[in-house]
Amino acid sequence: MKDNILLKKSFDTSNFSGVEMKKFLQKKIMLKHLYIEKALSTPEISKITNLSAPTVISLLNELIKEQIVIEKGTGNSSGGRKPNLFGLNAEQILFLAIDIRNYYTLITIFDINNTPVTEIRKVDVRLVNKIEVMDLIVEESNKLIELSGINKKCLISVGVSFPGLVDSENGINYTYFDIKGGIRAYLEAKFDRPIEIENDARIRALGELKFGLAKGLQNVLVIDVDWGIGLGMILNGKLYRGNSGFAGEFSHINIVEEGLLCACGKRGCLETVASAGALTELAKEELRQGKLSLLNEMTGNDINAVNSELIIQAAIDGDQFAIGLFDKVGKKLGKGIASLVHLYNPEKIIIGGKLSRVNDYLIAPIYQMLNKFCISKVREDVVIEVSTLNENSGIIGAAAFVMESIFNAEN
Amino acid sequence: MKDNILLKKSFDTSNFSGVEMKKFLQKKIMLKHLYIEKALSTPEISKITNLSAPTVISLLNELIKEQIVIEKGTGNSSGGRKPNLFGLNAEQILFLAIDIRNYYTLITIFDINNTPVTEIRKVDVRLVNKIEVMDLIVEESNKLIELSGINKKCLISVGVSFPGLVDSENGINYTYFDIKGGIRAYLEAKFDRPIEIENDARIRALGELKFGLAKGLQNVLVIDVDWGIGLGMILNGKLYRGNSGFAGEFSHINIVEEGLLCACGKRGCLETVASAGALTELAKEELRQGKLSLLNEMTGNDINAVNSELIIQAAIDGDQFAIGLFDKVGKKLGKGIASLVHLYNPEKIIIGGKLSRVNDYLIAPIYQMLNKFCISKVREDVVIEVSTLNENSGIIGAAAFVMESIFNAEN
DNA sequence: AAAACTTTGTAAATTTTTTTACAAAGTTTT
DNA sequence: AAAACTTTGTAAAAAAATTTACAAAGTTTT
Repeated sequence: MKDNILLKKSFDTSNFSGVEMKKFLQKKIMLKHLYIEKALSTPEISKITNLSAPTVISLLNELIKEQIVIEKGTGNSSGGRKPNLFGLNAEQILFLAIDIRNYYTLITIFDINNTPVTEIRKVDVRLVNKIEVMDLIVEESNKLIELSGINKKCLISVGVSFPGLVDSENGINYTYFDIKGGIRAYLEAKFDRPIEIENDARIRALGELKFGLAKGLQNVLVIDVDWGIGLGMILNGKLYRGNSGFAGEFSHINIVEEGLLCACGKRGCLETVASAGALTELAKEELRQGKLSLLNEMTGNDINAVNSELIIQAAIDGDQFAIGLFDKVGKKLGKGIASLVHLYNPEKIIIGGKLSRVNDYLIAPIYQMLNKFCISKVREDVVIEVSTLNENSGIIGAAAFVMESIFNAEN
Repeated sequence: MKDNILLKKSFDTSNFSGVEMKKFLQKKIMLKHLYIEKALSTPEISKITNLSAPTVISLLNELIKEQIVIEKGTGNSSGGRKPNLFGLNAEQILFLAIDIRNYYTLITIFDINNTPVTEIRKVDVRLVNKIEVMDLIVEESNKLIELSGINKKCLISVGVSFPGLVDSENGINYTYFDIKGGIRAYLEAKFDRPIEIENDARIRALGELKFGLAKGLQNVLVIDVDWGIGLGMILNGKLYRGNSGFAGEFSHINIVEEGLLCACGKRGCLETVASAGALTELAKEELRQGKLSLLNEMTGNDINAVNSELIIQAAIDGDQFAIGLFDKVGKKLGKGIASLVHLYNPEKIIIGGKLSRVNDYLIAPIYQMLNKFCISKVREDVVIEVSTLNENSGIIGAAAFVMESIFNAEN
């Protein structure tokens, strides 16, 4: 597997001759399309690449000899001989995907078709800013690799998703594990593999783009409403990172003049009025004022036991008080989203995260605010949907991210 | 000039053979780089295109025969024979650029190097939503073409910049001239040429990207503070339009809860507190309250005669009252910009438009607000500068836009 | 079910492109 | 100022890619 054309770091093109470079680039393009389309026929590749059928076949034969491409049976024809299909050799090219979340971490191994080839390992570890946490995750990853029985040489890259201000290009997470040389270099040494790191909100946006409700779309905002509010952006069909990879800090834009103190140190951030934390605080406050709710029964009248999980459950069970809370939080969020709609003119906004589980109770007030605050022409352009990707969106996205970085590499 | 390779609309590639298509694409890439770099040597083109020197020379000779490329003398060498340089044949490829503004319209003809080949014609026409306005502009454009004495066949396209909700792709301005079939089709019939239309804020952003302070940068916001607040965005090195070309409606995001009524029909838009209009209203209000200012002398104590031009002049002349007004308006604007910095993580923000003429009096309060409301890591990433492009940024941008649409065309 | 039409696959001929080799035109070093 | 080195430009040889022609394998029509 060494000298695998997909391994950009170990693949040196600097002393390639003209023809070699040309072939290399042609193969890269072919592999990219084989990745996207899963299986393609010779004539299809010929059309995509503007190469003649004999050239395509000779390149494919080389890739088959290199064990990167395999035959995938025959496809359908609209009146003529059925074509042979070719695709990537899934078993030979594997990725480790790690999704580090606040209260647990998910680890699994994907093949090149983004199909998991092992169980999804859940590690119960609280995310705190200590390198020991990362060491534990590496250890658990290695255990998974051992258990899986895969050929280690086939594992060609690792993708990591975590919260924080992540500079993906330079491999630094400024919020967690901000060690000298950057966390990516640290992990590359530990795993002896190229590593790709990215912020969790952007990873989820990429997951939606590749496998979720944003598939095939160009301009989509993916908003994750949990303890914070994450924003991942697909603009012009590509993930948007900003200059240093800090774009999408929707959670900390100022919404309330001289408002509550936020975890970030500033006052009146959106997060203080429209997140799981804000929802819980609002619930406690109103319950203390004597409002009636299913929550009273659920907690045995212990107001301090109220948490976002319980509020979500109460709303789903039809509790008017809980639904009212979502209305209030949704309206605050909706006002913020109205600004996003004006700035980005997106075709779709996907809402994910814990709070989105109540579905329409959150979406309806958002729509109300869009109607109130948006220019109608721009408002009419956008659809709001609740993410259909489940808990695993993070690791799916992390794997997609590794693939992206391999197939979109200029090199 | 018919069948000019650059004329995407009249150039039909549908029945090209494999080689013809290949050559066509290779030529397009070469022309694109010749446009960007102005002049290139054979070895340089060879490196860029991954084609061998003999191939490059043979393609260049074909383009020279087609009168699209010309020799441009010899370049320098770092120790060896001096290369022949090649470039686009500027005289043969001309564009009409039209910048429609609220109180006047600018028209000129550019060559392919974005150098004007005629005077810049100023037409005093107030922009109102009547097609007669556009007819007048077309008439004036034709006069300019006649007077210039250029070969009409060399004029291959027209670029139009105007305010409004512009869907560039479909050729519609929903705010002005929203006639059946779209204003682009209307103009294409009138001029008998392919037309490109775009919103003025985005045109200016493109102007900054190609010829201004955003040159070579990837993520830049261009904010124009005039009667409204225009926002043009360069994201990932490309102009961002949004789904239907409505992105950048910064002017109408809600800033003040139940604030003043805006021209758009909504309340509390940014425009109502941070624009030339807001500045003037604020000045009048405070003067009525008896505040002292140079403006009293300038207007002979006629408060109703106060306008933004006078306030700008007073500030430049050192009037503390006027400077104070810019501080207030700048802070409102700065708070809005702080949100943009969080969302986009840009490397530069360029402020243009009338109000930017006071330079630091507007920029300083913006910086203050960024320091107050931004996460420091994101704040440190961004520089705010005042545009150096003069009044002509609109037509320069319009010409650049036409070039962009030609050289970035997939076709 | 045979005939007519489509599409894919492949070998040979043709064309295009690259490579090689070397001459031409400079620059730098000694 | 000559020698040594670099880079560009070009013709001929070699290699690669496309085109052409046709066989193979289907589908649709009659």
